[in-house]
Amino acid sequence: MKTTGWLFDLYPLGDRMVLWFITASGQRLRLEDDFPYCLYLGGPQARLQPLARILGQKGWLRRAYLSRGRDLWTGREIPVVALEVKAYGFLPRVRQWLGTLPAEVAAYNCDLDIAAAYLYTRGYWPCAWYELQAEDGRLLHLEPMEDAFALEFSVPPLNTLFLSLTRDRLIPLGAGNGLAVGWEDRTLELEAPDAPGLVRELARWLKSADPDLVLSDWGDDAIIPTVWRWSREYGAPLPLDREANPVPRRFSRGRSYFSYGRIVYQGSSAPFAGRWHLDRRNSFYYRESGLMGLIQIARIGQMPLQQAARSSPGTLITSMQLARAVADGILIPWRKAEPEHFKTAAELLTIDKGGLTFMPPIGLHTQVAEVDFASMYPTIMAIHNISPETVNCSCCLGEGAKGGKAVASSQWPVVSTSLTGDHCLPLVLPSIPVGATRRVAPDWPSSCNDLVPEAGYRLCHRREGLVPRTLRPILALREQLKARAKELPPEEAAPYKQRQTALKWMLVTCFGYLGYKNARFGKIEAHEAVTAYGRDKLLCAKETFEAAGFTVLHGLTDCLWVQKPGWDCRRGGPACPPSGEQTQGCAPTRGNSLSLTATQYEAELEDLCAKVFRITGVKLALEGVYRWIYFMASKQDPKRPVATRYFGVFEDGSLKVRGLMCRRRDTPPFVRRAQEAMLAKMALAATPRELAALRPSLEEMAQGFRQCLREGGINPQELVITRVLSQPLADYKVDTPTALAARQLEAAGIHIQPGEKVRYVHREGKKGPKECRVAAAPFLETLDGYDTTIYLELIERAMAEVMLPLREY
DNA sequence: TGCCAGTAAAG
DNA sequence: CTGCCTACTGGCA
Repeated sequence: MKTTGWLFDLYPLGDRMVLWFITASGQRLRLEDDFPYCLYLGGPQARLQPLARILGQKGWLRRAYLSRGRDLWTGREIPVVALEVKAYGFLPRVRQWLGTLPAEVAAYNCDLDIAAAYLYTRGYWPCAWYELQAEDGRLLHLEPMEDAFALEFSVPPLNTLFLSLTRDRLIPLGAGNGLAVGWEDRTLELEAPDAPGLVRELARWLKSADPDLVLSDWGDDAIIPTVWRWSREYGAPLPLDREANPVPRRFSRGRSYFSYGRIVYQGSSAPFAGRWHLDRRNSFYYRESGLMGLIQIARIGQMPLQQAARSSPGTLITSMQLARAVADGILIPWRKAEPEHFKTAAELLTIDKGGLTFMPPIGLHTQVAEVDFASMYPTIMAIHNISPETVNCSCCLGEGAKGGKAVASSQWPVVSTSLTGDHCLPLVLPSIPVGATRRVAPDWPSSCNDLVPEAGYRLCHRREGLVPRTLRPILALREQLKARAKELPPEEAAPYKQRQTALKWMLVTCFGYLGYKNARFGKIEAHEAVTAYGRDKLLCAKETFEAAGFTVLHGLTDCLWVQKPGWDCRRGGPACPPSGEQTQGCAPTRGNSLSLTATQYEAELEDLCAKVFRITGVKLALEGVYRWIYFMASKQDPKRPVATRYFGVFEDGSLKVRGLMCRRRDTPPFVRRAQEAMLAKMALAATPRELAALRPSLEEMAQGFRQCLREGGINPQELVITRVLSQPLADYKVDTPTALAARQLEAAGIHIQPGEKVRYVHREGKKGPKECRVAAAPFLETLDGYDTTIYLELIERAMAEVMLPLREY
């Protein structure tokens, strides 16, 4: 049988993979494909043969044979023994045994996810169209009809069943909470007298609808584990899977883990076999980028979609790197091999600095433009060939600087950290086959490309690293998606935006992962190299703008706020407000710059952006010109500016707000909306004078909000504060509202894990008994009132923040 | 007033 | 796939 099909779902079963296709004619097709899991052993030849024999005798192997693979760190081909495991069920035992091997024997490719390993080695990816050939339910041949990184792709229509709870997810199903299903624009609560009845009702829906996609809210953590337990307890069959054979279903507990210095909670997962279950509330990527974003990352990450949905960006980018490695014949180390090189305290001070910041002048400013580097860190990794194995690589050792010190040699001069001159053109490495030895062309301006600024690390010029090879196609596709979204009308642009957003998160995380001690493809020196180049490039941008007569007001990692006094903003009013604090940014205009029009201003900015791009190799884009922008002072020391709190209005009337209360997730909705309403009003002002003129009406608005709070009668939901439990409840030393609320839930039998959200309303003053201070959601129905004082304080603070620019005129 | 614990933002 | 750095608040000595 020959047909075309869309690879929908796949999972391991016994010793083979099961693949589900949706064919062009709409058929749901289940096929099996024989796939032995293969891992490798490297080390002294004499050791390997006997080891393979021992494994063979244990009956865990299908076969073992000599092979070759490439070492990640050296790029050299090495001999290995390939071991094909008889059935997937033996893998845990094999891994355990491998862990007992002496250090001279290295195990490779032994901890990959089975479905992912299948996709990597076969060169397939999910959610794509294939020409396929099959017989008796066995896959004979599969030929992709499109590219994984294609700009356009099509998705067959998916039968979708919605599943949700009728009340708060913390209320257990069956104990006051109901189950609702949605199908074809209708939603109804399932009526059943008892648990087995509910299971039968749900089973009936699954059977009759036979959905491809079950889209749920809290399905992973709350709904599916419960209904599945009932199904087993009462012997009521529940066809969650399309797979007819028994599929192991274990509901792992959710995990709490750290990411970017903050704790996050990933709930347990409940995937189905042969159809998709997506829990919207338990999927980072669904939340951030919707179904199209998910499909995008499943494709390029070569990971089954249900897994991709529940993965962190870190897992996804790692999967892409693994796929790249397998495609390039690189052996995947089991545990991270390279320790961080020793650094002196002085070196740490100069190197490990992160992003560069220029502090803004406090107060209101006009004629300010913001320029941002696009995907700065990933682009740096791509164009400078930064990868764990390319920083201070052994293959180029002796050709330049040594071991992290900028040692000058006749061949590789140390360059100044300033990039303003034209001595350093950006260089995009040609795609070098990994491992291929390639001599550097003599005309490469290699000095700055191979020596990391400040740190002086060497970068490989023989091999293109795994990370750049992985990033390059993502960067290219994201660029295309962004461009496509821009040229389309909004309603058609949405899928491209979603896909673009999904890629953004992979790119961002890729940088973070370079710095993680335990990341498989991490190396702290590579991380430092990226930030060092980043500082260099931001500095270059600053100097370029200053050389053109601009003042740089503010800078943050990859953004710059610049100003050229004198542009007449054609709305009257002085070019800049007369305020003592700001004379630095608003020096008296000299010469003829008053004749500058807005268009000329933008054109000049674009010109300079293009120039910075030519020098640095990273695209600098004009984010916009502000009608006005306000940089906030520290609350602790009003004379000191803070880098991350500002707000302003662009020429097109749109707002940009950072760091204010309305941006915080622990601000109650009522306060957030109040502040947003004030800001929306302020966005109408084109000049500081107009802004000042808004004062009476803004005061009136603020008064209205206060009044509203005093009168009471606000929906408690509007006053809910959402916070993340930062540690196990028992570890709390202070009775913060968060801890008090979590304890109330604990008392009601609801256990909150670190990283999970806690929601509460302030109920009684801070001095009252601790048990009464807050009321935890979802138990707000009985709430008799709220602490007016606390909420008035919050609203006061929110109002004060946005009223600051009015005091300037 | 200074210090600590707890929490969150922007990049 | 596992602990940036800085700002801010609230409570306590």
